[in-house]
Amino acid sequence: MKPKQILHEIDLKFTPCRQGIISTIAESKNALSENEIKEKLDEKFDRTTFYRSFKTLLDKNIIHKIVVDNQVVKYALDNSITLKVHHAHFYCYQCGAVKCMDEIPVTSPKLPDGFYIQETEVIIKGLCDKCNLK
Amino acid sequence: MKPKQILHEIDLKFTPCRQGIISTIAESKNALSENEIKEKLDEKFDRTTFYRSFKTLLDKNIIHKIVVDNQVVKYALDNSITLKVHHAHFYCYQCGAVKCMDEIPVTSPKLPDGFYIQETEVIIKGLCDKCNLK
DNA sequence: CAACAATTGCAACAATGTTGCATTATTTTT
DNA sequence: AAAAATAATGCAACATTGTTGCAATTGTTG
Repeated sequence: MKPKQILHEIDLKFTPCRQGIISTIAESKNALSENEIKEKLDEKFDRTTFYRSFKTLLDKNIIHKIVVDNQVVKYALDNSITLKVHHAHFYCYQCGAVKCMDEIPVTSPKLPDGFYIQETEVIIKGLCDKCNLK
Repeated sequence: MKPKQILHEIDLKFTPCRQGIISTIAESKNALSENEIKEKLDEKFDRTTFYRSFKTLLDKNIIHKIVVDNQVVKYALDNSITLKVHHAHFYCYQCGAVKCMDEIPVTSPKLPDGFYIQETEVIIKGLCDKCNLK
């Protein structure tokens, strides 16, 4: 689905920043940071605009946010898989790439009585295929 | 083991900030943030001092750091369990508590060929027993 | 207790998160 | 097709965490 359609369906205005974010992320294999997206866009946007665009798209479940440790914040498109089941994320220590591991479903373990689980997040850290084989 | 012994064993000076961090964390059931620790200490320390103390203690594997999303950074003591196997962390959306789930061992899933796994992090989010039963 | 090495506090700066407000752009209505 | 309604943008400002350099201070050892 194209950015314009996506935005229309969820009652959001079709603005250049949103459009840029969606199409940049859609084209990328890995999750991207604000700066990585910024670099790939021709048009310049204020930091606040990015911030609010991300927030809106997150709220509407168009994208999801992955935070590794802190200071590493990346965004990826949601899709039928990521919406249905939680999935793991991989973080490469060397190149900093963050990849959604759609093929790895995440199941929540049993917790002690009384705990209510809403979400389970799995972040696998190490070396990605490219960095590992160098 | 007492803070002084711990610090001695790893060739660190016995300073009030390190001592305070270790004993505050040791007394707490949950992982604590810098501010939570700060509040519980009588003596005041500069932010930089906390920062460097945490760093040193992290390096020496006395404590470990848990980051939930961002902006939520907590510290917990390492112990024989946490050092041997990775363990899951629980984050309560309501009270913000972070708890080490020592009883839940974390195993890394199989990744595609070429990926090298160094660490697997599991964060379970929801309501803790106290908040859930209210 | 003197001497050395390590730690501390301060100043300064970077990155991300966050809000209010006036301006501008998109969408809807006439 | 232009005006009105609605929402997004850019800017300024500030909070929090992370980070480094440097001079002053403290802990440790002989």
